[in-house]
Amino acid sequence: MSDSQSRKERERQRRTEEILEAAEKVFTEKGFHRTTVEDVAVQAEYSVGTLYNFFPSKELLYQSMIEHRFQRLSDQMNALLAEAADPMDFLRRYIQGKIDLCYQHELFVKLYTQERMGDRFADSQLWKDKIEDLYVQFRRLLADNFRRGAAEGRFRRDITPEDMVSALEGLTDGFMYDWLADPNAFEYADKFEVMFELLVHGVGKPS
Amino acid sequence: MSDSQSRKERERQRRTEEILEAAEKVFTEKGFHRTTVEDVAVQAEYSVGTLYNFFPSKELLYQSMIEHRFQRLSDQMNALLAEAADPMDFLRRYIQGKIDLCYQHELFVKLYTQERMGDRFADSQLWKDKIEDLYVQFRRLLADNFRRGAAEGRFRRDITPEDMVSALEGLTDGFMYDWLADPNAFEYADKFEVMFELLVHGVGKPS
Amino acid sequence: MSDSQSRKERERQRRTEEILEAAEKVFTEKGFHRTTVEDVAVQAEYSVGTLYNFFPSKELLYQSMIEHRFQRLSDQMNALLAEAADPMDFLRRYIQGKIDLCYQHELFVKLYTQERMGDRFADSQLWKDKIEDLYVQFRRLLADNFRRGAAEGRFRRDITPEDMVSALEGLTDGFMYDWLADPNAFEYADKFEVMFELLVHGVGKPS
Amino acid sequence: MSDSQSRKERERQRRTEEILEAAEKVFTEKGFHRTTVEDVAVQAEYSVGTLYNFFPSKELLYQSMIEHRFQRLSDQMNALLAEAADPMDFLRRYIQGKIDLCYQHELFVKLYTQERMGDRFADSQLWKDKIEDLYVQFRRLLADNFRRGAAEGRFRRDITPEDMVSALEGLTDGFMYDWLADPNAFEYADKFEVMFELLVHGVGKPS
DNA sequence: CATGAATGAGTCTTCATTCAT
DNA sequence: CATGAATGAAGACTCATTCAT
Repeated sequence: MSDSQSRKERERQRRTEEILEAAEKVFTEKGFHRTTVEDVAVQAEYSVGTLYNFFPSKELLYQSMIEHRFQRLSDQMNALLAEAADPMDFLRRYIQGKIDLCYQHELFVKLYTQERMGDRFADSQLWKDKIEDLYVQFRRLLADNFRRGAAEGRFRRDITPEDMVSALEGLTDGFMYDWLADPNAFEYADKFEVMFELLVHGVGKPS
Repeated sequence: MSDSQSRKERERQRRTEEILEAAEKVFTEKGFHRTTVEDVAVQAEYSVGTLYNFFPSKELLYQSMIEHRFQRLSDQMNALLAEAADPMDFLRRYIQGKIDLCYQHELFVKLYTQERMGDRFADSQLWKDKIEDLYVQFRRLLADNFRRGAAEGRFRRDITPEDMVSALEGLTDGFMYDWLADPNAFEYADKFEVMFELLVHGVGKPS
Repeated sequence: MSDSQSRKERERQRRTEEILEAAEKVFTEKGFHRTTVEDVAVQAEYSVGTLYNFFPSKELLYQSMIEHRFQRLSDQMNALLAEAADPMDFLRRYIQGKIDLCYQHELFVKLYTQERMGDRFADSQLWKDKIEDLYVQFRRLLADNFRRGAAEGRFRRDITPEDMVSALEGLTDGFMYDWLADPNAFEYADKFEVMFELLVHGVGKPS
Repeated sequence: MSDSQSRKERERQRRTEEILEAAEKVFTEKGFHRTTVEDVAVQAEYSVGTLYNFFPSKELLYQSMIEHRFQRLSDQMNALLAEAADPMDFLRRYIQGKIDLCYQHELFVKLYTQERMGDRFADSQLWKDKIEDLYVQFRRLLADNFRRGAAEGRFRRDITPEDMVSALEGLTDGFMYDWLADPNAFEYADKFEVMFELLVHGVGKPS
């Protein structure tokens, strides 16, 4: 009985994820509004009705998809960072991790960026908060690393760790956007050293 | 006759701009899809039909609006930078200019950021190119400044000017996004020194 | 200016009524749920979109249609009763008026009866109240007639005028329903004398 | 074997009635269209599929439910009337029975009234006939009573028994509708004497 | 027979665009 | 050119019915 129950649950879980995968594919390719529920259904190889058995609305499907992928990427990154030897290594791992993630989930990253800016669902502050929380939590991790590094004398003390996080995120995002805007212009992966260098030492000529 | 013609032209130009202003207001507030053509018409105090006498479609109206504002901001920034005394002053002016611009056109900046990421009009590569061109042209200006500064011994020579532009843009955008995401969290204007410092010297402890 | 305004208004009024007529035709024939908005549109020879320019939803169109017809029938009946010479004449006019009305608006009468019973729009108590008010107001008129008649010694005094109204309405409705259920079984119009007799003297053998 | 067969049959009968009870509850509360098959299933504590093992469609389930309850009420009333001592007593019993029935099955009575008016299932004339037959058969019983009463000198002879039935039904229905429309306005049960009086002697002042 | 997930046809509603005045 | 009513294609969502387990 418990076995059969658990099998059903697992089955449902599997289908939920199939739908989320399909949703990610079409939503990231065409955006929320240009994607119809039927597009998702076709991609998922389920009927429209079935989608509605899993998600009560197009909007919630979309949000769930973003949450789902975000959570996974977050977990992946956390696992990577957990093994960092020291603050500098942490930084290298993060930058490299972001590069990898960007290659693997290019379209999702674009979508997420838009979503973070937009007020697509102005009435759904709850959801924005949820997503924002995940991100804030993540930045806290980065800030802690800068704080530790500063204590160890590796980073400056006249700049707050939070500002350093903004710099780190901004800088890596800047290169990322350039790459996303035209992936053929250059290889994002080749920018690893440049990003690290600029973040740590800046553009100024060392005196 | 030529006078009357010109007066007509000027009149038409005036109306075009009125409509573009109205479009900017509603599009930036509600986004492209949640804004109806009638919303724009009401805001512009013209009828729907009249809007179509000036712009052949909602999409082109939207695009024109973005171009229009982008061009103005670009002009404004160019004027500001033209008076720069030297590469470092140029950098300061740019960062401060971006801050000011962000305060004056918060919503537009958000919209533009989304638009740059999104492929809202995947079929309209022409438009994307046009906008991208304006931006590329702008980045060339920034790159030239870094090149000049490097020649003058103010900036590093082991990093390409183009990469420095990415760093500059990314770093300032990073703080900007943080502020746009929650304008009450801090004052963007207060970050001037931090951004400048981080860009020039990085997060690393000077040895 | 005032003329043109008024012409537009009249034009709009005319169209509104056209749509209401069309709505009455299809709604009374097929019922609310089996009628699609397109059915109404086709009948009205307007497009679906145009219907929505006049009425914000199928539900409100339906309700407006009922109100509209009800109001007209009410006016008609009031005009008829206004000329009554005395309470007995009033009674005769009312019964005859109801017969006529039933012949002219058979389907509407059926629909109204259903609607009075049903809670089709449970959330729209407002509307039910509005319709009920019109009817209550009408019953008051009937009650007043019985009161007057009782004072003049034509009607019993041991029964309240309100109960007499219930009897009048019930009795005429009873025959009406029988006729509506199967209009071929007999002629409703032929029942005038019987209804009047039964109402005034009852089924009991006069002693 | 015949026993086991019969047990199975009885079991099936029991379930059928359980489902009909559940159907009555939800259909009378929400109406045919606003009730989903799942609503009935939940109420009946069976699955949707099982419902379809007993009734081939929602429509037939609905019709069966009405027939089922109608038959029971009919039986109940017949039992009551069978014991009538004379035509006048019969009349009293009938009116009182209708009052009681109305209190016990208020919602069903409302539904039945609507159904009798509406052509919900215009294509299912068969069903309408079936229901109508039950009712017609019932009216015949009432007519017979009036006929007998007239022969005994209790009722008028210048009015057909059938018309008296219409009067009886209409009059009692009239008060019933008023009560159903707003059960708090008065007590239907209190109207027994008034209804009887009006039916027998009418509203006119006895001369 | 019992189950309930899957199906997809059917509806209401929106809104960009047109065009007669 | 200005107007705004008319249009109808398109899309989100529902729910009666089926069928594999």
